[in-house]
Amino acid sequence: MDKNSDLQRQRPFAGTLARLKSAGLRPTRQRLALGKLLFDAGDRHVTAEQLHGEADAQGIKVSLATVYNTLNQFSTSGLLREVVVAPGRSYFDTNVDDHHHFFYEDDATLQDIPGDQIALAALPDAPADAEVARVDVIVRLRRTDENRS
Amino acid sequence: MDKNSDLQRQRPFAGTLARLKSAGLRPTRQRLALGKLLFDAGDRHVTAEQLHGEADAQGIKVSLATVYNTLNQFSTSGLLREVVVAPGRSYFDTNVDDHHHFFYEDDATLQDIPGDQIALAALPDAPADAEVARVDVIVRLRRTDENRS
DNA sequence: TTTCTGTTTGGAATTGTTCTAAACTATTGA
DNA sequence: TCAATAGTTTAGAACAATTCCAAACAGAAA
Ligand SMILES: [Mn+2]
Ligand SMILES: [Mn+2]
Ligand SMILES: [Zn+2]
Ligand SMILES: [Zn+2]
Repeated sequence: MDKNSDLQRQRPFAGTLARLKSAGLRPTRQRLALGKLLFDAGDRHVTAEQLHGEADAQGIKVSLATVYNTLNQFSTSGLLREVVVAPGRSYFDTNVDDHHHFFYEDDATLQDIPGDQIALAALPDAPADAEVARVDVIVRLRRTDENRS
Repeated sequence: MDKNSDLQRQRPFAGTLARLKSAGLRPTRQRLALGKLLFDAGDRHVTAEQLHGEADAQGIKVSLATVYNTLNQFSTSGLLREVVVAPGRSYFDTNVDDHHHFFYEDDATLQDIPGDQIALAALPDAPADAEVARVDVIVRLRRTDENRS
Protein backbone atom coordinates (compact mmCIF):
# COMPACT_ATOMS: atom_id res chain seq x y z
CA MET A 1 0.00 0.00 0.00
CA ASP A 2 1.62 3.21 -1.20
CA LYS A 3 0.94 6.24 0.94
CA ASN A 4 1.43 8.66 -1.92
CA SER A 5 -0.97 7.03 -4.36
CA ASP A 6 -3.40 6.55 -1.48
CA LEU A 7 -3.39 10.29 -0.95
CA GLN A 8 -3.91 10.86 -4.62
CA ARG A 9 -6.94 8.66 -4.61
CA GLN A 10 -8.56 10.72 -1.92
CA ARG A 11 -7.59 14.16 -3.16
CA PRO A 12 -6.76 13.67 -6.80
CA PHE A 13 -6.09 17.32 -7.55
CA ALA A 14 -4.10 18.20 -4.42
CA GLY A 15 -0.78 18.47 -6.21
CA THR A 16 -2.00 20.61 -9.07
CA LEU A 17 -4.10 22.69 -6.71
CA ALA A 18 -1.03 23.62 -4.71
CA ARG A 19 0.90 24.45 -7.85
CA LEU A 20 -1.86 26.67 -9.17
CA LYS A 21 -2.09 28.46 -5.85
CA SER A 22 1.64 29.10 -5.80
CA ALA A 23 1.41 30.48 -9.32
CA GLY A 24 -1.57 32.69 -8.53
CA LEU A 25 -3.76 30.96 -11.11
CA ARG A 26 -7.39 30.13 -10.40
CA PRO A 27 -8.05 26.43 -10.06
CA THR A 28 -10.48 26.01 -12.92
CA ARG A 29 -11.84 22.71 -14.11
CA GLN A 30 -9.63 22.87 -17.18
CA ARG A 31 -6.40 23.78 -15.44
CA LEU A 32 -6.91 21.11 -12.81
CA ALA A 33 -7.51 18.47 -15.44
CA LEU A 34 -4.55 19.50 -17.59
CA GLY A 35 -2.33 19.82 -14.52
CA LYS A 36 -3.27 16.32 -13.48
CA LEU A 37 -2.36 14.96 -16.90
CA LEU A 38 0.89 16.86 -16.84
CA PHE A 39 2.14 16.36 -13.31
CA ASP A 40 0.69 13.12 -12.00
CA ALA A 41 2.72 10.92 -14.31
CA GLY A 42 6.32 11.79 -13.58
CA ASP A 43 8.47 13.73 -15.99
CA ARG A 44 6.88 14.43 -19.33
CA HIS A 45 7.58 16.29 -22.57
CA VAL A 46 4.43 17.14 -24.45
CA THR A 47 3.22 19.29 -27.29
CA ALA A 48 -0.03 21.20 -27.17
CA GLU A 49 -1.65 18.87 -29.67
CA GLN A 50 -0.59 15.82 -27.67
CA LEU A 51 -1.99 17.13 -24.43
CA HIS A 52 -5.19 18.17 -26.13
CA GLY A 53 -5.47 14.66 -27.54
CA GLU A 54 -4.98 13.08 -24.12
CA ALA A 55 -7.60 15.29 -22.54
CA ASP A 56 -9.98 14.42 -25.31
CA ALA A 57 -9.28 10.71 -24.89
CA GLN A 58 -10.24 10.98 -21.23
CA GLY A 59 -13.48 12.76 -22.02
CA ILE A 60 -12.24 16.09 -20.69
CA LYS A 61 -13.70 18.91 -22.74
CA VAL A 62 -11.04 21.58 -23.27
CA SER A 63 -10.48 23.73 -26.29
CA LEU A 64 -7.12 23.77 -28.01
CA ALA A 65 -6.89 27.49 -27.28
CA THR A 66 -7.15 26.75 -23.59
CA VAL A 67 -4.47 24.10 -23.83
CA TYR A 68 -2.15 26.69 -25.39
CA ASN A 69 -3.14 29.30 -22.82
CA THR A 70 -2.52 26.89 -19.99
CA LEU A 71 0.81 25.64 -21.27
CA ASN A 72 2.00 29.21 -21.75
CA GLN A 73 0.78 30.34 -18.33
CA PHE A 74 2.34 27.32 -16.67
CA SER A 75 5.58 28.10 -18.46
CA THR A 76 5.77 31.73 -17.47
CA SER A 77 4.89 30.72 -13.91
CA GLY A 78 7.77 28.29 -13.81
CA LEU A 79 5.53 25.24 -13.51
CA LEU A 80 6.69 24.09 -16.94
CA ARG A 81 9.58 24.90 -19.18
CA GLU A 82 9.49 25.20 -22.93
CA VAL A 83 12.08 23.27 -24.90
CA VAL A 84 12.85 24.12 -28.51
CA VAL A 85 14.29 21.25 -30.48
CA ALA A 86 12.57 21.13 -33.82
CA PRO A 87 11.32 23.86 -36.09
CA GLY A 88 7.61 24.37 -36.02
CA ARG A 89 6.58 22.77 -32.77
CA SER A 90 7.05 23.49 -29.08
CA TYR A 91 7.59 20.95 -26.35
CA PHE A 92 6.68 21.59 -22.74
CA ASP A 93 8.69 19.92 -20.04
CA THR A 94 7.30 19.10 -16.59
CA ASN A 95 10.84 18.83 -15.26
CA VAL A 96 11.90 22.34 -14.37
CA ASP A 97 15.14 21.33 -12.69
CA ASP A 98 18.46 21.97 -14.33
CA HIS A 99 18.88 19.29 -16.96
CA HIS A 100 19.47 18.63 -20.63
CA HIS A 101 17.99 16.48 -23.38
CA PHE A 102 18.37 13.64 -25.76
CA PHE A 103 16.27 14.22 -28.86
CA TYR A 104 15.36 11.23 -30.99
CA GLU A 105 15.10 12.71 -34.45
CA ASP A 106 13.33 9.67 -35.84
CA ASP A 107 10.22 10.02 -33.75
CA ALA A 108 10.69 13.60 -32.54
CA THR A 109 10.82 12.50 -28.93
CA LEU A 110 12.60 14.00 -25.93
CA GLN A 111 14.31 12.32 -23.00
CA ASP A 112 15.93 13.89 -19.97
CA ILE A 113 19.63 13.81 -19.29
CA PRO A 114 20.02 14.35 -15.56
CA GLY A 115 21.70 17.64 -14.79
CA ASP A 116 24.70 16.02 -13.18
CA GLN A 117 25.33 13.60 -16.03
CA ILE A 118 26.53 16.30 -18.32
CA ALA A 119 28.80 19.18 -17.56
CA LEU A 120 30.14 22.03 -19.55
CA ALA A 121 33.82 22.61 -19.31
CA ALA A 122 35.04 26.05 -20.22
CA LEU A 123 31.84 27.85 -20.91
CA PRO A 124 33.01 31.03 -22.60
CA ASP A 125 32.32 34.36 -20.99
CA ALA A 126 29.05 35.89 -21.97
CA PRO A 127 29.53 39.07 -23.96
CA ALA A 128 29.82 42.08 -21.66
CA ASP A 129 26.40 43.46 -22.54
CA ALA A 130 24.49 40.34 -21.63
CA GLU A 131 23.97 37.68 -19.02
CA VAL A 132 23.32 33.98 -19.42
CA ALA A 133 19.65 33.18 -19.07
CA ARG A 134 19.99 29.46 -19.63
CA VAL A 135 22.19 26.90 -21.30
CA ASP A 136 20.53 24.18 -23.33
CA VAL A 137 22.33 21.09 -24.45
CA ILE A 138 20.54 18.94 -26.98
CA VAL A 139 22.06 15.63 -27.93
CA ARG A 140 20.45 14.67 -31.21
CA LEU A 141 20.13 10.95 -31.70
CA ARG A 142 19.42 8.80 -34.69
CA ARG A 143 18.26 5.27 -34.26
CA THR A 144 20.91 2.84 -35.42
CA ASP A 145 20.25 0.65 -38.45
CA GLU A 146 20.01 -2.54 -36.43
CA ASN A 147 17.15 -1.08 -34.43
CA ARG A 148 15.19 0.45 -37.25
CA SER A 149 12.02 -1.47 -37.97
CA MET B 1 45.78 45.02 -52.47
CA ASP B 2 44.12 41.85 -51.25
CA LYS B 3 44.59 38.85 -53.49
CA ASN B 4 41.41 37.15 -52.35
CA SER B 5 39.08 40.05 -52.99
CA ASP B 6 40.90 40.65 -56.25
CA LEU B 7 40.00 37.15 -57.32
CA GLN B 8 36.44 37.71 -56.30
CA ARG B 9 36.21 40.79 -58.39
CA GLN B 10 37.23 38.87 -61.46
CA ARG B 11 35.18 35.72 -60.85
CA PRO B 12 32.48 36.74 -58.44
CA PHE B 13 30.73 33.38 -58.36
CA ALA B 14 33.77 31.14 -58.25
CA GLY B 15 33.29 30.11 -54.64
CA THR B 16 29.61 29.32 -54.90
CA LEU B 17 30.14 27.64 -58.25
CA ALA B 18 32.58 25.20 -56.70
CA ARG B 19 30.24 24.54 -53.81
CA LEU B 20 27.31 23.86 -56.10
CA LYS B 21 29.40 21.51 -58.19
CA SER B 22 30.50 19.57 -55.14
CA ALA B 23 26.89 19.27 -54.08
CA GLY B 24 25.70 18.19 -57.51
CA LEU B 25 23.38 21.15 -57.86
CA ARG B 26 23.04 23.06 -61.10
CA PRO B 27 24.49 26.54 -61.01
CA THR B 28 21.33 28.47 -61.74
CA ARG B 29 21.09 32.24 -61.64
CA GLN B 30 19.15 32.05 -58.36
CA ARG B 31 21.41 29.62 -56.57
CA LEU B 32 24.50 31.56 -57.59
CA ALA B 33 23.04 34.80 -56.32
CA LEU B 34 21.85 33.33 -53.04
CA GLY B 35 25.12 31.49 -52.56
CA LYS B 36 27.01 34.71 -53.06
CA LEU B 37 24.92 36.45 -50.43
CA LEU B 38 25.37 33.55 -48.06
CA PHE B 39 29.02 32.68 -48.47
CA ASP B 40 30.86 35.80 -49.57
CA ALA B 41 30.42 37.61 -46.29
CA GLY B 42 31.97 35.34 -43.71
CA ASP B 43 29.93 33.42 -41.16
CA ARG B 44 26.24 34.18 -41.20
CA HIS B 45 23.02 33.06 -39.56
CA VAL B 46 19.98 33.91 -41.64
CA THR B 47 16.31 33.11 -41.89
CA ALA B 48 14.57 32.53 -45.19
CA GLU B 49 12.74 35.85 -44.94
CA GLN B 50 15.96 37.70 -44.22
CA LEU B 51 17.77 36.23 -47.19
CA HIS B 52 14.81 36.87 -49.41
CA GLY B 53 14.82 40.47 -48.24
CA GLU B 54 18.51 40.87 -48.99
CA ALA B 55 18.13 39.46 -52.45
CA ASP B 56 15.26 41.77 -53.08
CA ALA B 57 17.26 44.76 -51.83
CA GLN B 58 19.96 43.95 -54.38
CA GLY B 59 17.49 43.71 -57.20
CA ILE B 60 17.80 39.95 -57.49
CA LYS B 61 14.48 38.46 -58.45
CA VAL B 62 13.93 35.22 -56.52
CA SER B 63 10.72 33.84 -55.19
CA LEU B 64 10.42 33.01 -51.51
CA ALA B 65 9.69 29.41 -52.49
CA THR B 66 13.06 29.24 -54.20
CA VAL B 67 14.79 30.71 -51.19
CA TYR B 68 13.29 27.94 -49.08
CA ASN B 69 14.17 25.31 -51.66
CA THR B 70 17.72 26.56 -51.86
CA LEU B 71 18.25 26.78 -48.13
CA ASN B 72 16.91 23.27 -47.69
CA GLN B 73 18.99 21.86 -50.54
CA PHE B 74 22.11 23.59 -49.27
CA SER B 75 21.42 22.17 -45.83
CA THR B 76 20.95 18.59 -46.94
CA SER B 77 24.09 18.93 -49.08
CA GLY B 78 26.08 20.05 -46.07
CA LEU B 79 26.71 23.53 -47.46
CA LEU B 80 24.62 24.98 -44.65
CA ARG B 81 23.42 23.76 -41.32
CA GLU B 82 20.04 24.44 -39.79
CA VAL B 83 19.98 25.73 -36.22
CA VAL B 84 16.83 25.59 -34.16
CA VAL B 85 16.75 28.11 -31.35
CA ALA B 86 13.34 29.68 -31.27
CA PRO B 87 9.92 28.24 -31.86
CA GLY B 88 8.49 28.99 -35.26
CA ARG B 89 11.49 29.99 -37.30
CA SER B 90 14.58 28.35 -38.72
CA TYR B 91 18.05 29.80 -38.91
CA PHE B 92 20.57 28.67 -41.48
CA ASP B 93 24.22 28.77 -40.58
CA THR B 94 27.00 29.17 -43.13
CA ASN B 95 29.48 27.81 -40.62
CA VAL B 96 29.30 24.06 -40.91
CA ASP B 97 32.27 23.38 -38.65
CA ASP B 98 31.78 22.00 -35.18
CA HIS B 99 30.66 24.88 -33.02
CA HIS B 100 27.97 26.16 -30.70
CA HIS B 101 25.90 29.30 -30.25
CA PHE B 102 25.04 32.29 -28.19
CA PHE B 103 21.44 33.28 -28.74
CA TYR B 104 20.39 36.81 -27.86
CA GLU B 105 16.78 36.40 -26.88
CA ASP B 106 16.10 40.13 -27.07
CA ASP B 107 16.69 40.45 -30.78
CA ALA B 108 16.56 36.77 -31.75
CA THR B 109 20.12 36.85 -33.02
CA LEU B 110 22.76 34.13 -33.18
CA GLN B 111 26.49 34.30 -32.64
CA ASP B 112 29.07 31.55 -32.96
CA ILE B 113 30.97 30.10 -30.07
CA PRO B 114 34.11 28.54 -31.55
CA GLY B 115 34.10 24.76 -31.16
CA ASP B 116 37.15 24.76 -28.94
CA GLN B 117 35.83 27.41 -26.58
CA ILE B 118 33.27 25.12 -25.11
CA ALA B 119 33.65 21.50 -24.16
CA LEU B 120 31.33 18.92 -22.79
CA ALA B 121 32.62 16.98 -19.86
CA ALA B 122 30.98 13.65 -19.20
CA LEU B 123 28.64 13.39 -22.11
CA PRO B 124 26.40 10.49 -21.11
CA ASP B 125 26.33 7.38 -23.24
CA ALA B 126 23.79 7.46 -25.97
CA PRO B 127 21.06 4.90 -25.42
CA ALA B 128 22.03 1.55 -26.92
CA ASP B 129 19.57 1.77 -29.78
CA ALA B 130 20.86 5.09 -31.09
CA GLU B 131 23.90 7.05 -32.08
CA VAL B 132 24.70 10.69 -31.58
CA ALA B 133 24.01 12.71 -34.71
CA ARG B 134 25.02 16.03 -33.27
CA VAL B 135 25.30 17.92 -30.01
CA ASP B 136 23.95 21.45 -29.88
CA VAL B 137 24.78 23.83 -27.09
CA ILE B 138 22.77 27.03 -26.99
CA VAL B 139 23.73 29.67 -24.48
CA ARG B 140 20.70 31.91 -24.17
CA LEU B 141 21.55 35.48 -23.37
CA ARG B 142 19.52 38.38 -22.12
CA ARG B 143 20.82 41.88 -22.49
CA THR B 144 21.63 43.39 -19.10
CA ASP B 145 19.58 46.32 -17.83
CA GLU B 146 22.41 48.77 -18.17
CA ASN B 147 22.66 48.08 -21.86
CA ARG B 148 19.00 48.09 -22.69
CA SER B 149 18.03 51.13 -24.70
C1' DT C 1 18.85 22.63 -82.31
C1' DT C 2 16.04 19.54 -79.99
C1' DT C 3 15.16 16.98 -76.16
C1' DC C 4 15.26 16.00 -71.49
C1' DT C 5 15.24 16.76 -66.88
C1' DG C 6 16.02 19.75 -63.13
C1' DT C 7 14.48 24.34 -61.48
C1' DT C 8 11.64 28.25 -60.59
C1' DT C 9 7.40 30.40 -59.61
C1' DG C 10 2.77 32.30 -58.01
C1' DG C 11 -0.61 30.97 -55.60
C1' DA C 12 -2.97 27.72 -52.90
C1' DA C 13 -2.59 24.77 -48.99
C1' DT C 14 -0.96 23.18 -44.44
C1' DT C 15 0.58 23.58 -39.78
C1' DG C 16 1.27 25.44 -35.44
C1' DT C 17 -0.02 29.19 -32.73
C1' DT C 18 -2.23 33.52 -31.34
C1' DC C 19 -6.05 36.72 -31.34
C1' DT C 20 -10.89 38.27 -30.59
C1' DA C 21 -14.93 39.16 -28.47
C1' DA C 22 -18.61 37.02 -26.37
C1' DA C 23 -20.12 33.63 -22.93
C1' DC C 24 -18.94 31.69 -18.61
C1' DT C 25 -17.21 31.03 -13.78
C1' DA C 26 -14.42 31.60 -9.59
C1' DT C 27 -13.76 34.95 -6.04
C1' DT C 28 -14.92 38.77 -3.04
C1' DG C 29 -17.23 41.29 0.03
C1' DA C 30 -21.94 43.30 1.02
C1' DT D 1 -26.48 34.35 -0.03
C1' DC D 2 -25.98 37.20 -3.84
C1' DA D 3 -24.19 40.74 -6.71
C1' DA D 4 -20.49 42.74 -8.76
C1' DT D 5 -15.95 42.06 -10.54
C1' DA D 6 -12.22 40.23 -12.69
C1' DG D 7 -10.23 36.23 -14.54
C1' DT D 8 -11.13 32.26 -17.84
C1' DT D 9 -12.82 29.64 -21.67
C1' DT D 10 -14.12 29.10 -26.31
C1' DA D 11 -15.18 28.94 -31.41
C1' DG D 12 -13.64 30.70 -35.06
C1' DA D 13 -10.95 34.03 -37.47
C1' DA D 14 -6.38 35.54 -38.21
C1' DC D 15 -1.44 34.92 -38.63
C1' DA D 16 3.22 33.41 -39.64
C1' DA D 17 6.29 30.15 -41.35
C1' DT D 18 6.76 26.69 -44.48
C1' DT D 19 5.48 23.39 -48.01
C1' DC D 20 2.94 21.89 -52.00
C1' DC D 21 1.38 22.19 -56.80
C1' DA D 22 1.32 22.22 -61.59
C1' DA D 23 2.73 25.02 -65.22
C1' DA D 24 6.44 27.72 -67.28
C1' DC D 25 11.33 27.93 -67.76
C1' DA D 26 16.21 27.06 -68.41
C1' DG D 27 20.64 24.25 -68.08
C1' DA D 28 22.79 20.07 -69.96
C1' DA D 29 23.29 16.58 -73.19
C1' DA D 30 22.65 14.64 -77.48
MN1 LIG E 1 5.20 30.38 -25.78
MN1 LIG F 1 14.20 22.08 -43.34
ZN1 LIG G 1 13.26 17.49 -19.76
ZN1 LIG H 1 26.96 29.23 -36.20
